[in-house]
Amino acid sequence: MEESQLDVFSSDLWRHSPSVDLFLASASPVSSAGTHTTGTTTTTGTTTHTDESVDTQLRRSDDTASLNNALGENALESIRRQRAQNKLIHLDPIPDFKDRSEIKPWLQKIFYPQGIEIVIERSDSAKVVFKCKASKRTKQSMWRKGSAGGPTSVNGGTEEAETPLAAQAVKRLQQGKKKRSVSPFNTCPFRVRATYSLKLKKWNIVVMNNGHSHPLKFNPESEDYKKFKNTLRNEGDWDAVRKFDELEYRAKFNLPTEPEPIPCDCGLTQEIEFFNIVLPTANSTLNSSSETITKPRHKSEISRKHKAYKEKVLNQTESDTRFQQKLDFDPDSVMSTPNLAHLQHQISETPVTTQGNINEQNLQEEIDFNNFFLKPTSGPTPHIIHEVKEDLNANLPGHLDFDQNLLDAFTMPAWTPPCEAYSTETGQDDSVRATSINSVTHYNSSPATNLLSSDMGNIHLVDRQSRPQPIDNDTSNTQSPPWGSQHDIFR
Amino acid sequence: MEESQLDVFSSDLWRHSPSVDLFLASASPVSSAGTHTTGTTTTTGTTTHTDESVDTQLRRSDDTASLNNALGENALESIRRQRAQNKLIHLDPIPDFKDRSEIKPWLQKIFYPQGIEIVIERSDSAKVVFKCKASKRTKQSMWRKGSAGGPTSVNGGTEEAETPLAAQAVKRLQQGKKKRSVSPFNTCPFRVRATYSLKLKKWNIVVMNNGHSHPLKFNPESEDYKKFKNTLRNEGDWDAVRKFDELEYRAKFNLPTEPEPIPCDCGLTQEIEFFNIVLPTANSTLNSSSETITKPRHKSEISRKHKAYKEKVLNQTESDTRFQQKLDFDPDSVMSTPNLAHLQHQISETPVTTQGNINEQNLQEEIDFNNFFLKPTSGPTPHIIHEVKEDLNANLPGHLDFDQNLLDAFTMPAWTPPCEAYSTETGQDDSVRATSINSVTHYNSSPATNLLSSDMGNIHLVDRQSRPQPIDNDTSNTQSPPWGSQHDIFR
DNA sequence: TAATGGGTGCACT
DNA sequence: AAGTGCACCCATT
Ligand SMILES: [Zn+2]
Ligand SMILES: [Zn+2]
Repeated sequence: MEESQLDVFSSDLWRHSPSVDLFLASASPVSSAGTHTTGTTTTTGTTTHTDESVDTQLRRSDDTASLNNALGENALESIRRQRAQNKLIHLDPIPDFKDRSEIKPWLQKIFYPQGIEIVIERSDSAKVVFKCKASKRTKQSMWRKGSAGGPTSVNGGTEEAETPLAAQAVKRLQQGKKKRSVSPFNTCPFRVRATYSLKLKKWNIVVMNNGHSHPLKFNPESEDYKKFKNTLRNEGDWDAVRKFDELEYRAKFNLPTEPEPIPCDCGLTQEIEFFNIVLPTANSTLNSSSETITKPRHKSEISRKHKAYKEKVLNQTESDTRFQQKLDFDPDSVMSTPNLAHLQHQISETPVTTQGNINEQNLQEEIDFNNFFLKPTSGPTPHIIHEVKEDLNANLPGHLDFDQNLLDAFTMPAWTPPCEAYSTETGQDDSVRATSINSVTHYNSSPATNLLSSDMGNIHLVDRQSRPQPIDNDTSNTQSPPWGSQHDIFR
Repeated sequence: MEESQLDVFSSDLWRHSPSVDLFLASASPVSSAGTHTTGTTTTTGTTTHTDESVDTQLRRSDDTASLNNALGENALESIRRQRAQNKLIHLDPIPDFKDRSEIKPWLQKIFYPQGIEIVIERSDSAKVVFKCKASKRTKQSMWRKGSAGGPTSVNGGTEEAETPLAAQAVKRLQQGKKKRSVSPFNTCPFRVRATYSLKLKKWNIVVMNNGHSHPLKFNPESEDYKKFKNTLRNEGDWDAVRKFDELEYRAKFNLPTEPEPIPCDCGLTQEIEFFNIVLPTANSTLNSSSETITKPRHKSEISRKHKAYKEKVLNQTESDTRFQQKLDFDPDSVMSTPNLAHLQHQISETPVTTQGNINEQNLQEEIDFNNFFLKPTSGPTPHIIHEVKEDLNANLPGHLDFDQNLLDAFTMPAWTPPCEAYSTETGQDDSVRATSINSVTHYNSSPATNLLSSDMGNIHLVDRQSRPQPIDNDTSNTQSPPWGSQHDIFR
């Protein structure tokens, strides 16, 4: 409702605002925002926060909430430290989710401040896959020039989510040939994958393709965000509520809200499985796909089946009715730490870099490109690192107050202009510059070029290798050219 | 459960059975089937059927059920009379659906006997769009040669749903470029669109693209079918139950079950909106898309929003608990006609060929190709016909017994070999022969060729016309070639 | 609940 | 032929 309103509004003025990133936020007043001043939360150490503005409220930050916030901080740090988009970021100390419905809110705490609105792409009892919410492009965005400016979109974007040119090409390719329709603005490779390990009876969360094909933008007007915030309130997670209040405030006044971008991490990326293939060039068919992480090659054994989720939990983010319940359940206690000890234990008993499906991590590889560049294209000997929190964490103060740190994460960006050396190497169109932590991804650095080259190549290349048997289909000689090579990256 | 079992079973034996169409059915015994003999239902006119085998059962064919069956018969007749796949078939006298959940079961009664398993593609308070259920391809189907033979699929197919070659090409194209993933076996253009007219306070149903990219097969083992049949029982629609019992019986014993195919209806098809464009040839980029009906240009006004569906009706096809309720509600009466009069009135007050969103129909055009061929490519003067029941219907006996007619529709197929003249004209691969009522669709007659030509063309063509503004995208010179033309058929 | 990837029905937006 | 959020599936290893 106000969303569409906002769409129109912002899309009209978008072009005229130099600081477009925060325009939407400033155009729409936020309830509690403005009552806080930046950095008012003074809680540190073990002191419970006695923020004056919160006193009158019914406060109850669960121990769980506190811990979750702490874990969120760690997760955020892990993500920030990541260099290449196609590395896997294993979020290790994570809350002991009792139900899969608890995962999304936790992730939202992490990703909303980064300007990323996540939605569930797929879920079942053993897995939840998150992706960026599809942007709602406006009519204007459809007709925009290739670069600069931007329409209004829900998620990442207050700018076109993709270069319309490239987007259109994608769209066309898709439409020309049947498919479950997807808007061209919905091609972001970013994924967060939560999987439940039966063995460990524990959830694992991995961030994949930590790069975006669209600008990131924190949009407090989003319906999902409002739901999320309500959820926080219903859970009595006042730390988080306050933090997001401040975030809204900052967004409203155009203050920087995003985590500090890492200087220049662009460069050639390559998956370990494809090192035996010629490194992609701009016109290589491997180009667009080699940038994103794909399915691991080997897996362990399997079987299946859980039970109906339907009868289990009601959508947590929608039940405003639970507000009362929650409050009644644990009214005042601000800092009690009953479960905390238990959760703490669980966390500490999992080694820092190894845990859970570390195997998957190794298979997918995380490549340190600083090393990689030293030995350029020299065979399959990439330096493999584990991104999973090396120095951070360590500090797990008994309870809350991690929100301060978490907030700091996106509070003071020491912005460094992104290096474009490599992006121009593979692509000549930098109109879409990912404003994510890792600046430009090659996947998007040259969307149109990549699209065209790889798409046309796919017609032949992929067909060939995915169907090894000779194509003796009567007269339909849809030849797969002799230069076919392998890249079964997708799917 | 038994589905997967069946998959394996039938896919193994598929090739060895000459009468593959019915193999699945004969491999799986059906409960009540076999007790009926073909054509036992002797009810005609106003006589209520006193079929001996039904006497012991709890019989209650609602007046509603009876009427619905009658309407189903009419609908079937309309569909059978349709000649071209890309014509719109307006199903006119249809039940006065009180809820959109009533539509699917009614359509299932019509389409299951044709070997078509429908699923909802999209729905809201004002519209329900049905499509063919995606076939479940087996591993074998993935690696099959281009023609003949077939894996096991849920829906239409006990044969490959599409030429794997073409399917793979589609898949690849899609995968190369992100999209909501769709298996290559899920490309059937067949659609049934139900829309609710606020003005008339009535649902309208239109069959679009009445042709299939896969063989049609009635599969009584399908889970959906079982649900459907349970729904029939729950509603006390014993006429339908009996009819489908017989259908299962016929399928089981390899008796013909499909409606008589229409001799040879293949040929060039074209939408009225594109007559000012050169008719597509095999290598035309317009080719693949011009075959299917697309979104109507103008709609009659439809405002929207009923109310939340969620709280409204529970999935009708799943609620076995309603069995009791229903029976208690209207236990024995076989032929009472309380609502019938009302419904009858409603129907008769709507002219035969015009009704509801006839506008949409006219815009989309229904082309009589017999006429069309007489004046070959001569401009935009196609003969427009209204397929909607011309002679049939007329008879709306106060109640039931239409099941006999409905059954007859698929009982005695006078099969005529499909003409391939035109299909070979545009495509050299006839490995995919739609066994639908209308034989081959051009869309699928030469899948691979179409795919390649149109797709590669799309890269340029579509981009150009969908974004009229000059492409001044900085360095990304993803040129759209000068031969770009228009076909914004999709979207 | 093996682990882990993907397809798809279908209502919400 | 709305696009898509989400869960119920199934597939492969
Ligand atoms: Zn993204
Ligand atoms: Zn079909």
